[in-house]
Amino acid sequence: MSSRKPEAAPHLDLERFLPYRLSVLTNRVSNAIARDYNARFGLSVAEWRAMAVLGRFGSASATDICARTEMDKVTVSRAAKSLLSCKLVRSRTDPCDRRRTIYVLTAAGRKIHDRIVPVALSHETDLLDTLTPREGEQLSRLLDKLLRRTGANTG
Amino acid sequence: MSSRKPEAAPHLDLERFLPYRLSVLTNRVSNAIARDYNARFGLSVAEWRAMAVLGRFGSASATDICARTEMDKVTVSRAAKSLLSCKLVRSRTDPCDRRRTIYVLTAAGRKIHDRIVPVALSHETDLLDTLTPREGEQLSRLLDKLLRRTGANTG
DNA sequence: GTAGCTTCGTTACATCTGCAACGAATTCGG
DNA sequence: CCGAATTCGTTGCAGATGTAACGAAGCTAC
Repeated sequence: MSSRKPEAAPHLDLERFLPYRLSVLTNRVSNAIARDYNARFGLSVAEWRAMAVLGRFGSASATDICARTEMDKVTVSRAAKSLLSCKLVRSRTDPCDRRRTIYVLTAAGRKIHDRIVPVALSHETDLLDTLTPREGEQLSRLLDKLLRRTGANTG
Repeated sequence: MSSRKPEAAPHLDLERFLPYRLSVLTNRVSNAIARDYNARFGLSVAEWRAMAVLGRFGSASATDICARTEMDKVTVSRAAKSLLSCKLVRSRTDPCDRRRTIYVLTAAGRKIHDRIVPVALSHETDLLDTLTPREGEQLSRLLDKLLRRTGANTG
């Protein structure tokens, strides 16, 4: 009998394929959230993420926001531009390093921020409501593990 | 003492936020895979997904491919166009319903398909190698549960 | 049969996204 | 100090993606 096993039964069921399912799930969740933020606050996800960082840390440079959000610097730059034009954030040049721009929420920005946070959390809750508490913890743990592994990029 | 609890400590830690982590993980995985397919085979993920459906089911209309891949009909249309121009698929009008176009892999398409499948599976394996077998099953189960819940869209 | 609605797939347009190149500012080496 | 290399953030360009509008074909109901 041949000892040569065929390299692979060249068969792949998309519906069972993990990266595919991950992608579909994320698209559904992200789109739903993006539409909601946009409809309620006129914000993109990138803009909201930048605001979340500022809400959390008070102030941050564009580079800081990149690091905290894993967004591209171009994306951050454009989000910041848009937030400035809505007057939700204010910026000043970092006196210590004049290449840097430091962003802060304006009062209006803080207000919007505080209104979005519960909305964001409710989206998370929607997701978790599908699962038992135990499953929710599992999901969180698995995500952390996979994120740690996929490191900065490439996976 | 006030019995009025503030509606929410308006605080959100992006790094712990589930939809965010999901999004980051999926972007990493999808980008890595997209680059790989593109570098090795010159294919986009959309093109590959369409080929996967054809590889699995033999033939399919654009609408079928939409349903099987959850991709927009525009995306499918463009992927098909590109695959036609590479001669990886062939098309004919469905004689039973002349609005429909039926696609099939060409011999060349089948060959590429059979070469990609193991590559795709190895990406899945990379992901699973981070986890114990038990965790892999948990992940799969959680994804299914969440996908079922998020239904067609909106989450 | 034919008017009217629906479905299939394409194209036009707008948006988002990332890479590459750039000017400005800083840091490093001598 | 002064030139080279690096970092910060912007802009230009190309690719991907979705919505809206469309022509073509089919189906429904009279």
